[in-house]
Amino acid sequence: MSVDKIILGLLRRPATGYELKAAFDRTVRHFWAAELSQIYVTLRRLERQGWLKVRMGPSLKGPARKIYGRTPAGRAALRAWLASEPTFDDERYTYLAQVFFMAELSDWEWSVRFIERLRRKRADQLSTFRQIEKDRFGVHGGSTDHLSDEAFYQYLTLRSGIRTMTARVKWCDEVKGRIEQRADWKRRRAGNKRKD
Amino acid sequence: MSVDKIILGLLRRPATGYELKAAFDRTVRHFWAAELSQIYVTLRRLERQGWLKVRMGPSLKGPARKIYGRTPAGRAALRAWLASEPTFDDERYTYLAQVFFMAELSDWEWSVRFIERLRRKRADQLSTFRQIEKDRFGVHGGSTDHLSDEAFYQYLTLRSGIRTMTARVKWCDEVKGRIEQRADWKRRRAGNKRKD
DNA sequence: TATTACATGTAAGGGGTTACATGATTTA
DNA sequence: TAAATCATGTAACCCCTTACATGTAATA
Repeated sequence: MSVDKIILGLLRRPATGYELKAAFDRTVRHFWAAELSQIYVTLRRLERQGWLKVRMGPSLKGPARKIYGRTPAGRAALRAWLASEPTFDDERYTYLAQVFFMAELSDWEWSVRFIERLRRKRADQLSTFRQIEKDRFGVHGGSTDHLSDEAFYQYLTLRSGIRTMTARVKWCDEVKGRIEQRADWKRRRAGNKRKD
Repeated sequence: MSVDKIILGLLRRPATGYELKAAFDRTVRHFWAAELSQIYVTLRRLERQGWLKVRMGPSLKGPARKIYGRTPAGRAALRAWLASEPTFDDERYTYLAQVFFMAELSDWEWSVRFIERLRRKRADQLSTFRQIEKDRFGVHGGSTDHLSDEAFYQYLTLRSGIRTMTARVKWCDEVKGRIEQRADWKRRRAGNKRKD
């Protein structure tokens, strides 16, 4: 259960569930999303399991805050996970399934528009990543000497996002070209046939 | 529910659940996996829903085969989905979470070994994809004129796999370089401090 | 005055996996 | 004789999302 380990990882300093949600969105969201409800449920489970301990704290508005911190057992579990083999999840891409069966529509114009929307989305995500690279990590030329070890590893995962997103944008360009070329070719062939 | 649409898409010609499992593994697995148990449950649901119809068929070994085919309503549902906006799922990568928190171990050697294993896995997947490009699609130089429209779109999704996998292998190389460089730099700095 | 931010939770349900049950035929 | 292939299914469970419930304080 990776969400367990991510929560343990984020709790290098104690925090509340609410704060953890913000941390998810600020830091790991590009490869792992979590909803508040899931975070609260997981925190209680990890506490019962002995990986987290709670202490109550006051809040300015709303109910009392439950501040969670790692226990030694929690830290050990995190370290064991980090020292274990890299884990691969199987990936699911709905839009690729749509492309896969797109011949069913026999509509080249729609295919092109579909890819254009895909490209717009991916290009947006890419520019968000590039912005984070500058703003949060202050990396422009490529040097990472100014980063702490923590920030260094975090930056590496952002580089993954940047590289795969770049590949996806290029894929959209390749695919758009291929579809347009094929549509053209089909149209010309249809025209020739009419002349025969 | 994308698995519904993928099953509808694969059922251009009627097939049994067992055959569909093989089709998943042969064709869409690189972006969508499904287990037999899930396929059987889904087929029954789609039938009750009126998107599929069944007829029984004999089998050489084992129980009678249930051969599923699309109804007009099923075909319409598939086409409506293909004509709708591209759908994006949020992605989860456990191994990136491991990298993200890797500083916790302060062990540069392990980090390098971790990335090497990642790279091996990704390089394997990439070469599998390249093999399929040659074997199933017969694409060597890049031309796709010999493919049917169906095969053409299927090929495009494989191109996505090839491009993102290539990006991931390159990311591994970048990361390995960065880690080694940083480890070196830290070691030298530690050495200098001892001399001071 | 309405919305947003803070703060914690429960409940229902969707989508998926793993394990189990059954059983015939072919192949090693 | 054991394992793989063909063939269909059920049940338990896991992970996660959406919707709901509750309530205060600051802000627009």
